[in-house]
Amino acid sequence: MASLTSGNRRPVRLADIAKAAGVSHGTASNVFSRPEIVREEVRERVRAAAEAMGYGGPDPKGRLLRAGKVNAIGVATAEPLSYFFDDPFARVMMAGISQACDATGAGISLVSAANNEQLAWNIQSALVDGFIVFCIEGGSRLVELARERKLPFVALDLDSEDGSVAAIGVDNIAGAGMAARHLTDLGHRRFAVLALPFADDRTGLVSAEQVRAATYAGTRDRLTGYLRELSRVGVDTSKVPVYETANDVASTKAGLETIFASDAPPTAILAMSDRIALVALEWLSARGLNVPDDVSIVGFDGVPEAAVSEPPLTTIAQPIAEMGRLAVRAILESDGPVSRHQLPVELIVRSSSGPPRG
Amino acid sequence: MASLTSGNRRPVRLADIAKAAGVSHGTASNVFSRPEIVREEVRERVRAAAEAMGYGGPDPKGRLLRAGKVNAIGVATAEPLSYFFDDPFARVMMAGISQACDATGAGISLVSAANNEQLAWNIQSALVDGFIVFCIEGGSRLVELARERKLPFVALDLDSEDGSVAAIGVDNIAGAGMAARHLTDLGHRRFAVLALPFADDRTGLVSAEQVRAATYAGTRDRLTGYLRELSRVGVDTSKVPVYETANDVASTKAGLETIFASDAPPTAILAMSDRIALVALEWLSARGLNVPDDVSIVGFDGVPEAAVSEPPLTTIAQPIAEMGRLAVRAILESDGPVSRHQLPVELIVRSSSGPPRG
DNA sequence: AGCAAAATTTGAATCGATCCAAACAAAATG
DNA sequence: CATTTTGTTTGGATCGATTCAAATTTTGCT
Repeated sequence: MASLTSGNRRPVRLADIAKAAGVSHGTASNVFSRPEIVREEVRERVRAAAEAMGYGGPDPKGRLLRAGKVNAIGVATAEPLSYFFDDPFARVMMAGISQACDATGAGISLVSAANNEQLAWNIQSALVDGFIVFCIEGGSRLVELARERKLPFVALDLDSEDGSVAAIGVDNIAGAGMAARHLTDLGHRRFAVLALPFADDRTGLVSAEQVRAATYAGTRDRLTGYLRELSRVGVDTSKVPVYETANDVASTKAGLETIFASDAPPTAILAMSDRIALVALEWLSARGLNVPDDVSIVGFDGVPEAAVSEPPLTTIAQPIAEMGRLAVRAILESDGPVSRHQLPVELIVRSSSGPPRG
Repeated sequence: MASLTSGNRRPVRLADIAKAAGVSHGTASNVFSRPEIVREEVRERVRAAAEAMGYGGPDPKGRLLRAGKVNAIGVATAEPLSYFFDDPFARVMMAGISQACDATGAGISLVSAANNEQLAWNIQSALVDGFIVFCIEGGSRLVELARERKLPFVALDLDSEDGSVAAIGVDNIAGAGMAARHLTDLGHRRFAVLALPFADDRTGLVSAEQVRAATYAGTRDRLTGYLRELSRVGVDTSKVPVYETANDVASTKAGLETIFASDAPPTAILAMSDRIALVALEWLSARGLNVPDDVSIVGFDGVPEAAVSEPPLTTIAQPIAEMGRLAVRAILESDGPVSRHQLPVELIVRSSSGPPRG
């Protein structure tokens, strides 16, 4: 039926319908972008030609080059793409980002990749006006890549010393301090820390040197916050086991095995993420240990899942969605000097923490 | 410091560094895209110039026009952007889409909008190689918009009669039949249906005419599947209340109020989505009705949440992630004739369904 | 050195639009 | 009728790259 113009495999261009309608390409362009300035008769003629030739409207590829602005922001991470839809923290963050994008009519491009080369290429070739970078793991490399694009970008949850990158984060030291303080107030004196990565691709008990050499300043800050508070009440922090996890199930369980192999197991666990804490909750219950009677546990992040776990998790809540919103605004209104926001956190006491037995 | 070349507001182009390095732009281009074919000495000279002038690498905007392919697929919906991260069904679907995109190195662009004009524009100007369209609500308009772009696109979960659009869906009639059959087998004879939208922006009890005039064929098919099975065991289907919800909390609760205001309330509810069923579960429990003893309920979709609800939900599971993967493949390998896939569904019996009391 | 083969480099053409100053036409005004 | 004014249309320039045939330089070989 519609094969009048078919056979010609090449897609129709604006110039084609201009010729068909007997007008200049300038006029043809106007028919689509500012129809009100072209005479009705001509307008209809051009539209009819477009219809007849199966023209799908001005190709944004062409428009883009001229316009310069893509009207989309890229959200990048070193995790696979599904991270955005699976991870609770990421999802709340994305909800905030979505909101801000919706409000301004900007689109979202998800940028990510399994392997490193692909990631570099994806970032280099992403059609976006700026990047929001998720600095969970492989953060430093991501930031480097994003910086090379010379586009505005904001690092999320990064506590980089590098003042030249815009970043939005929370006061990790204060937050961690609040978590520790909550537990010491309850009377705990035997602790263990389940940490986020200090550096890439490593898990296990960490030494003081390794902490000092941490790639991830955020992890180090949380630890600092914990230990500072613990030593305030006289705990020998050199005896507190700090197990570095990869923020996943396997390494967290391994950490718990290690920690509870001790003669004097902790009565309280400081987990640097809710994800870790949630895994710990499950592991402890499977082990027959009661939370909070045998072991108290405090998470970090404040993801929705923490509110409905068994038992509900005491945690340090970050204003995750707000951070997302702020990030979008920082990109879109990227004008002034590099902006570095530090947002407040909040201790949310639920049922995973209580006084130690006896 | 780095202000040697600053002051010049205009971004650096490839041509600029070509001139600075004293080579043609052809050679400059090769330095970035096929470095192996340019003499080392020249290559370094160009790279140095790029570095010095703060060049961020070839702008994808330019490359795109020449290359033609964006290497990204657009996922469109008429809901706000946050839908992709909030809705359980969407999330599982996106996980499937992500997987397939990761495997081929394609990116994902989220296309959506609050209001209709914005949506049209967003679809018209999306930089993508094809669309995956979520036909939840406002589906017909979305499909129309996508079709106008003349790009490959696949409609998800759409049971359109229109054979000209590629679609991936499930056998709604068979699935609904399985749900109804499960309940009739348990002995139920008094039913109510909590339906998805038959048309846009309407909720309430629906009449037979309204069903016949349904915009959404999928909804109609599910109802057909339900009723066909019910009449098979002698239920007077004209007496079965069918309440059209907007697949949200408010309209579902309104539907339940209506249904349970009856003298002879149903002993079994057929819900066209797990989301509806989950809301119903909560409503019934708040009402003091026991599920499944007082009321049985069967959902549709098979979202992860349905497995952990209280009680766990009996449902008709769709291969959601698989549908997402299939959709991506259909876009990327869009060659042959319009493909229409119909995937099988599966009855998953959990604890929300049981024999009626007495 | 002389010549063919191989390795580099060049520069024009192209991708698909938008923009804008100038040209032109039609209508309004003196 | 000449002159503005207003409304349309035109075509060249531009956005920022890639590509490729042709030109040029280098290298290899006798």
